[in-house]
Amino acid sequence: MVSVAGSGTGRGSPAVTLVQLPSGQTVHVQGVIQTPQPSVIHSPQIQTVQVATIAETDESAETEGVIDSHKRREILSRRPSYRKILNELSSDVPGVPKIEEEKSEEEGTPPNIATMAVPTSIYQTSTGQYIAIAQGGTIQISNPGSDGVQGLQALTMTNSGAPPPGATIVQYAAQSADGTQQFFVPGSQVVVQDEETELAPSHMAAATGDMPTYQIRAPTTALPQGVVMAASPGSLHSPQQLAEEATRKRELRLMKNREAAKECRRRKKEYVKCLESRVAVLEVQNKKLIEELETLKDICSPKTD
DNA sequence: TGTAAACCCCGTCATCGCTG
DNA sequence: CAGCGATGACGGGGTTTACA
Repeated sequence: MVSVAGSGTGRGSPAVTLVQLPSGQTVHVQGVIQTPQPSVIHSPQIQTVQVATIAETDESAETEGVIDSHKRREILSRRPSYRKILNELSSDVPGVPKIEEEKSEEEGTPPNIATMAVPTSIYQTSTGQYIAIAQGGTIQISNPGSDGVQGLQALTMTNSGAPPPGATIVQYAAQSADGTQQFFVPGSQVVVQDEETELAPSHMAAATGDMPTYQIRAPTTALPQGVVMAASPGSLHSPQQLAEEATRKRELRLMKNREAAKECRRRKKEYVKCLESRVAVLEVQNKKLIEELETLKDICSPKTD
């Protein structure tokens, strides 16, 4: 349950109350009486509206398949997004934090990367390390297991400008035959994970602890297994190339959706946390209002003993 | 200690809604 | 209207927990 500590209630001035949530989280509650607030629990009415709108606009919805689709939609119709709900909440209540439209670097993302320049791409290697490629070609490699900036390495590529036509595009890391990890970056270069740290070239940041080191090389021979390289659209002719392009697009879409799902779940957790905090706050408010009501009752109708 | 249930996390698919 | 991001749903795999 929720425990309340340090509640110094004074009439007229808003008192700060610490609310201890079941999860151990502490919430600061300021003031008892606030303006009426919308319920944090959204009824499923919105879903009905959505379905009705769809049914109205679709005039050719007579076939069974479409009807089935509508039924399914009715079942699966979704609530408004967490971000919208939370932002609506936060616009009404100053205490509720907003989920930012762009990156909110609170949790879920690699902590090491969050402190650096905003990367344009973040990739995760098969060993769980993160590689962020920022604007201007800076490569940041971080180990999620290490904390702080200890696990962070920054690399700067010398010729990291716009890739030439038909150049390679980063797809994902892969394990090469010799056990090292390779990472392809724009400009037909390869970031290769060394097995021995002493082999790190001078243009790389020094490896710390047991962090692996990486080299930027020109791609040598054949691509490692599993790496799909992008070709310029104009060079696609054969069905095999078309198939490869389709596969590449699919891999890219899956990768993006994977990241989107992670981010979505992070936001959902944040949203649930926010709702829990709000419940705790409202419970405290409710309790205080009841107490206040009892006090007023006592004042207005004193007992005659 | 084995096992089933509950729970959590993740990847993928389908779909919606927005935007250029 | 195509492309893309967001998100609900689903299923698989790992972990935890209660119980015989």
